[in-house]
Amino acid sequence: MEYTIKEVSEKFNLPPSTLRYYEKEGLIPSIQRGGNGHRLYNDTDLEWIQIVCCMRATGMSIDYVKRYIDLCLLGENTIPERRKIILCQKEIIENHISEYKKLLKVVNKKLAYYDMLPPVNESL
Amino acid sequence: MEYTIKEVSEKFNLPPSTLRYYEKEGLIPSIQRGGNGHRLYNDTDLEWIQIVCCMRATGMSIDYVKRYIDLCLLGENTIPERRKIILCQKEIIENHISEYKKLLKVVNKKLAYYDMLPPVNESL
DNA sequence: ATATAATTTAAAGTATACTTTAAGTCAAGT
DNA sequence: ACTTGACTTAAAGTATACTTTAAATTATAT
Repeated sequence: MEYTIKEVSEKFNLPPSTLRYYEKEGLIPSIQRGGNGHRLYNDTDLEWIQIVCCMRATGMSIDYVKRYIDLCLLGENTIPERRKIILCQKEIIENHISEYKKLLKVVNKKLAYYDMLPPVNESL
Repeated sequence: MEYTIKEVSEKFNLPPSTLRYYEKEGLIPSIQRGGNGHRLYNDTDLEWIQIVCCMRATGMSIDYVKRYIDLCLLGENTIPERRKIILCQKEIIENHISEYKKLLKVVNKKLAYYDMLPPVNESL
């Protein structure tokens, strides 16, 4: 299957400008073009984009995502290093989760406090 | 107790410039000054900073934190609105957590894939 | 055929959140 | 007395990640 930039844009909820930007920055390999010069994304491209989105969603910087992508393009020898990056990313996600759980406690405490207060007479 | 900007900076792991910036933006109420014009933070100030840090850590924008702080300064009547903000913040945190859990699955899958591969002969 | 919509590029612009700089004041140590 | 270090300010600078613009080409619909 092949997809236009707009279709991909809608699929990943990313504006076309961002897709072009990611490609320019080397986060997505160079996309094939139709006879008209328009980009034509294939299913492999979509998988790349999926990975990039996942990494970005964990807060990985563009530069760091690029480093990972570059390793992928360098072949099998880089697998141990790639594994390290993913392991490190896993830790980051786990830390995020435990940090957010802490924040949830703070927020719940705050809510409990507000709920404890007598209702405010809004008309006064 | 009173604290210098450096002490507060170390306590919250925020550079002094950021503390001044937060104050300038109205995220922290105006801090008292010693006879020399230097800031002197008290325990109430530290509590504010704690709340600001918590909100920032959940990804709340400076502007949005300011809105909450402003409501606090407006008195009791704003409690229902403040409660709404905190409730909304709670949802955001919960969404973050479930999003991160999804990402964790993706990462674990990736790791399982790497672990399945035969070890790379690094010398070749 | 012609208007509208989608794509292309490179380059400039924007938003957010700080950080750095420069120039000055103030207090403490030698 | 003088240097060092901590603090002050306003203003400019920086980093990151896009987004917008402008000018051109191509595709689609009437």
